[in-house]
Order: sequence, then C-alpha cells, then structure tokens
Amino acid sequence: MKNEKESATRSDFIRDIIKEDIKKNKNDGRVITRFPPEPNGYLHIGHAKAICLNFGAAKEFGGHCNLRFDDSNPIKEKEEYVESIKKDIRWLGYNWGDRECFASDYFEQLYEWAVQLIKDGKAYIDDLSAEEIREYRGTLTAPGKESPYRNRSVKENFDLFERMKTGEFPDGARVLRAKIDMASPNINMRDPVMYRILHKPHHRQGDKWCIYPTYDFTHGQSDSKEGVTHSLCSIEFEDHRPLYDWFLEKLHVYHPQQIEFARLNLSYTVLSKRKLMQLVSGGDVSGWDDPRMPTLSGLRRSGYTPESIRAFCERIGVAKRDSVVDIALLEYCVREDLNKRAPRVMAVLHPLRVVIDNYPEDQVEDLDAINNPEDPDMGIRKVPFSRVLYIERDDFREEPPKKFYRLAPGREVRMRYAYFITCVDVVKDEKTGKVVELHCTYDPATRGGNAPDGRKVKSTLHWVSAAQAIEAEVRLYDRLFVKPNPLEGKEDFKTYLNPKSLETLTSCRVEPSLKGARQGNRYQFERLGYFCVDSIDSTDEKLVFNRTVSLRDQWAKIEKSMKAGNG
RNA sequence: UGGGGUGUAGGCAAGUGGAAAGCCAUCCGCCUUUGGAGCGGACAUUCGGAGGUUCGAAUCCUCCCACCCCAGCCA
Repeated sequence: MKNEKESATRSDFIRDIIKEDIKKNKNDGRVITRFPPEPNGYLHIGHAKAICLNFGAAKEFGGHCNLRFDDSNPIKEKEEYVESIKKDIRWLGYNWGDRECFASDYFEQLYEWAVQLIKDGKAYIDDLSAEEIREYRGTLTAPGKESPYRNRSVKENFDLFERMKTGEFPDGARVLRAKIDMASPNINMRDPVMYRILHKPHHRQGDKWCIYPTYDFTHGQSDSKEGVTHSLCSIEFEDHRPLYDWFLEKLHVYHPQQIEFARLNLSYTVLSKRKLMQLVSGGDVSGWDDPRMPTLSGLRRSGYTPESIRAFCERIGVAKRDSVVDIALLEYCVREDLNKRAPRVMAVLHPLRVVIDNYPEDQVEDLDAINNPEDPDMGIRKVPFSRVLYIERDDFREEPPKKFYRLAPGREVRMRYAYFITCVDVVKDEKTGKVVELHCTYDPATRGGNAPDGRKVKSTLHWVSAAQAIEAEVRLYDRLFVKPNPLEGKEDFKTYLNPKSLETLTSCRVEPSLKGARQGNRYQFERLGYFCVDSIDSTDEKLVFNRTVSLRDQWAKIEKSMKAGNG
C-alpha cells in the first residue's frame, strides 16, 4: 500500500521532453539513452544520479540504455576502472544486457570520418605547438587568429594525417583540427582539436593506434552510431553542443538530441574524480572503497543499500540549476530503507560493567527479543541474560542533567527485553575517579520488561551479557569533511577533512546471535545506528562492523542545544 | 569587458496567465519496551530586484542584479 506512490509517474524537464517526443512520434517513438563513463576512476553518487536518470528513463519509456565507456584517452584509462564501473552499475540494480559499448570500438570509423572532413576541406593538420595553439585561440573577449597551417591543401593534410597515424611523428608534433571559425564567440568552435598524437597503448586497442580522437570528436558521433535518441549529459557540455552539431551535420549522420542537466553536489563531501583521487593517493582514506568515500564502492562497503541510493536519486530530482543537496537526505534514505529491513541486535560500543547483585550467580536466562518491530515476519531470537552485563557508558551518569532519562544512582530503568534494574552503587578507579563498574538490583517481577504493578520507567537500555558476548571491532565513520562545502574556502579542500571521520573501537561487545555474521550483513544496533559487517577485514574470528549511519538521536540534540546556549 | 546557462523557504524541487505541490532539515504535540520507527501539526501574504502588460503575473514584456560554465593536444 505504501509503495503505491512509488509508481506515480515522476516528472522532470527531461522526462517531459521525452514524453513530448514520443507523442510527436519523433524517432518512431524509440527511446535510447546511454551512460558514458570514462574508465579513469571509480563511480560516485553523482554518477548514480546519471545512471538512475539514463537507465530509469529508458526503462520507463520502454527503451534501452547503453553502457558506453568513453575511452579516448589512453593516458588515464585502465581496465581496473571498467571492471569497477560495471560492478557498481550492476550493484545499483541496472542491466545493460549486451549493450556494452566502447568509444574505442569506433576508432576505425572515427578515423574515416576525420579523413572525410579533411577531404571536404573541413579539417587540417596544424603544426603549432600546444602553447602556440593556446595563444592563437584568443581569449574569452578577444577573437583568436588563424594558424599559418590552416590553409594547407587537402592532399597535404591527408598525407600528414596518414603519417601521423603510422607513427612518423612524436607526441605533440601535430594535431588534426576542425576548420570552423577562429573568431567564434564560442571558444569551442575556434578550430577544436580532433586528433592528437599519443604513443601510448590503449587498454583495449593495445598498440594499434598512436593517434587518438579527442572527446569532442568522439562523443557526438558515438551517440550517433548507437542511435541514441536522448543524449543526457551534464551542464558544462552545453556550449559544446554547437560543435557536436557541426560534426554531425558535416558528416551527414544521424543526429541525437543532447539535453543537459545539473550534476549533483552533496554537502560535507566532494564529488569530483580528481579530488577523490587526491584523497586516495594522499592516504587520507584507505582507498576508493573507504566507507567515508562518496563512491558507490565506498557507500556499499559502509552498508548503503542500492535501493536507498535509488530512492535518493529519485528524491533529488533533475534540473538545470546549480545546487547542493544536503547529505542528511542521503542519510535519511538509508535509514528509511534499513529501518524496514535490518534485523535488530544489541551491541555495546563502550562497555561499562554492570553487576546485578541480587541475580543468581550462575543463572543464565534466554530471553525473547524481537528481530524487527517493523516486520513481524522476521521473528524473534533468544538473548542471554545473566548476573554480569555490559551497558553503554553513555547510558549512565553519576550526576544526571535534566532530561537525561537513563541510568543514574538510585534510578530504575528497563533492560530491553529483560528486567527493570536499579543502580545501587558506583565503583570508581581510585586514582582516576573513572567509573569502572555499577552495582544494580533487578526486580524479578519485571521479566520481559513490564512491571505487574504498572510502574513505568523513563528509559530502556540495550545491554549484552558479559559471559556470552562476542568481542568485535566497530568502526565509527562520520562525514568526511567538517564544512558543508569544502571547496568554498581559500584553503586547500583537505584542510577541512574531518579529523574524527573514523573512530575505531576495538573492544566492543555484541550479542552472541551475531556469531557467524557474514560480510556485508546489515544490522541495526539498537539505539545506536545501522552497521554492516566489513567486506574486507571481518572474519569469523574477529568481527568488524562499519557504521553506515547513526540513528536519529533526540538526546544528542537536547544535549547539544544545552551545551550551545541553554546550559 | 565575448558566449552559454541558472535564480521559487535553511537544503532540494513542482509550478508554464486563474488561490505557492511534495521531500529533507528544523520546531511542537501524540504514541512508543529503541530518546528509533510511526502518527498529527507548524514552517514562502510571495517566487533575485525594479518597472510594465493584464480583471488577474512566479508564469508574458523591458531593464537591472547575482551566481555557475567555457581560453586542455582532459572528459
């Protein structure tokens, strides 16, 4: 019932255009999109937006979405990245079937098209150096000037281009340029480079080529070859569109429609492969899949579900304006998903020993605990209770501030699914004064958590039985940066890295039902948050959990506001 | 001082001449054996600004302002 609204047709300006095109029977009503990553890095949540849009829209309108690797620059691209990209897209829940394409598969055709333009007098070989080309290009406000090589004969251009191809010239010696207009107000039209000499092996083509087409000469024609009807790309390519149009027109080939939309920005992180790469290579994170990274592999490892990421992408919408989405929305989306699906479990992160003085020395009771109150079908499990327990250090205050409902000397609280207990004594370290143990009494009549006399307690604590608990490592991940927009200050963005983005806790205690928890399993640690068994470091001998996201925390807010002003 | 874009609440985002959707965040209640979840409520007299057209303007026109992108042989 709740999911009915999911099927409600979502709408954005791009889907509106597609609907309109279908209505007008443009392209015979076909819808072909494509997701065109360059295999030079790992996919991040910003790519997820594009993936959901391209695959999502294609599916909604009965079309197809190609996965096409835009691999025209062998300097940056690697097989490792194409594999990770495929894995991430599949994980996100999308399939491209046999529609797996590579721009490099079109190199032969692209070469022929280049020759065609040369023969039509629409492209020429330029011997200017890179620096000279830049100088000749002019500036934003001043027109450029024509290269002295601009008017070579077709014959000479063709000859030179062939010799570029056969490897006669060193890198950078010459380029092939489109002959358009050096005075165009659109800089992209000032005789853009189409081919450059790069004596570099290509991850798929090997040593076959030593000249490579530029993105500008590759992208539009690749879309064209694939019969893409709606070529959705980000906004910075808007003023490249006239150039793509120019190539397509001069080549007399099918002309896809390009539509631009704004890329995603997320608060408290960065979304640029270049910046993310810097974090990886600088050792600021453990790798592309560090759970703090906004990469899909990082989000996956931290416990995010593909469903939650898709839901996020739906909620943020698609538009053209620059925007920064609050990361709280992403966090909301995982909580929403995991709340319904994640089994609940008790885990104590900062253990404080509690002895129940009046509980029989050797007794252990197996108490019923509900696996997920949101989903009765998930059943119940047994949790052992005994004389010595651990509770969360934060759940006890010797001098409780107002609004602190948890345990304190003389105070009675409920141990979840167990008994009411009352704190009767506090044991401290003589030297440091640190509380090391609590003594409590329990009320046998409250077994299961209810008092027959109707007596209420103000809070319920999670706990773990000392003897049966399993020791585990828990990694508390937090936002990567301390500033909503780390790129906004004058300093290098790394200045704003959150020094507390990872806190590793090595002696946590988790309930025994977690024995055998498998990598990737997700749980809610009651009252704490959602956690996921680390997919790399966790073993049967030593469980390692990553915090995906904390639970919403009313008390934390109260405490914070008390500290901020009212206290 | 070239060209291309974009301005609706703290953050996203609908709206396309006829009473400013929705979501997140925030706040307030209710409920609760998770201070979770859930439920209910509050949150833009006004749409970057100023004029104009119109019975009527966020929507149309004019001017102005702000922000983003482009001077890679990156994509």
